[in-house]
Amino acid sequence: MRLAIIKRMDDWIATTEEALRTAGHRAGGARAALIDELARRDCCRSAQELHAALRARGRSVGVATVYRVLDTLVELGLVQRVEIGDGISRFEAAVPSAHHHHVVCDDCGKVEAFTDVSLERAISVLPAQLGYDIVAHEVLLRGECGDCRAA
Amino acid sequence: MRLAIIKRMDDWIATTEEALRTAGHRAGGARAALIDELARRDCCRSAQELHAALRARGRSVGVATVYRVLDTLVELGLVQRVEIGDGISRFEAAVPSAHHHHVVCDDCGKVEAFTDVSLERAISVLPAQLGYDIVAHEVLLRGECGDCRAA
DNA sequence: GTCAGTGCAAAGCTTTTGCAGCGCG
DNA sequence: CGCGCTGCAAAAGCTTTGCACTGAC
Repeated sequence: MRLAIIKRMDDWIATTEEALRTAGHRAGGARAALIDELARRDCCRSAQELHAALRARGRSVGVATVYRVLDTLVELGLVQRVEIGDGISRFEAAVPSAHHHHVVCDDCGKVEAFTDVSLERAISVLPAQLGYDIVAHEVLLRGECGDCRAA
Repeated sequence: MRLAIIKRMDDWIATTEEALRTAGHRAGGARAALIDELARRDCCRSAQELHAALRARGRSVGVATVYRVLDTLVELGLVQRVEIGDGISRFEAAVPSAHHHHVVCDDCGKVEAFTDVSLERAISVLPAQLGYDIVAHEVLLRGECGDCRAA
């Protein structure tokens, strides 16, 4: 399974760089480093966290560049922006086969991912009903996790 | 129908003030004004918008108070915080009978509300599966609205 | 009379913008 | 060799905090 994930993220990196090229963007070291960083993360991270992670890895990138690159990737649908309600935007690679949603614990702040087929099915019929051309959707649950409830 | 809405919001105001009293909070003019303002709005508004609306109505309230009151109401589950992806928190009265979700147009920024029974049903089974005690949930769709698509 | 509620101003954070210089194509 | 990508620093919001004062109970 670990191999499958690695393969999946390599594909995402390739797809992403291809899409950027097609959209008329030039290659750049800072952007490549950020894309690589995004591919290493399993779940959403804030711009500041990504910036710090790159710095820790010895590949310092300007904060402005982190925001600019994330903006571009979100616009192209290659990265998903996630807001869990604390006023900070988080970002994660938009890998169709790894599509998921998030549940936040109000007590400890933990964020976990989950998937549900019925939920996706219910969402899939909404665009037609609303008359919108939906390109992304996000479901957020908040409550108390099992650990906090036990404590 | 208009009457039903007014009745519903009056109920929400009463429920809210009662809940605050029970939670040990004292009454206050600024808070009452903000609660009234929230009851007048049909959909989510930012703290700044609420602050400006109160000012426009001649009932000036400090910005800090707006944020503090909203925080309290969200914690008590009387107000729902909504994040549509622009980094600004929006707030709306949490009226169970008016429960809904939001769809945002990436082009014109328009925000619309919608409800869907199948969606709610799919969400209702998630808490048991996740082991969380879910107290709130939020669904956000983004895409292009009919008007923008036609243009 | 006590202490929560409130307003103002200052501070804190995340995010954006301006600008000069490097480097891809 | 032009123009986009980057970094740094400054600016721009949104939101929070500190503090003194008012007003509810």
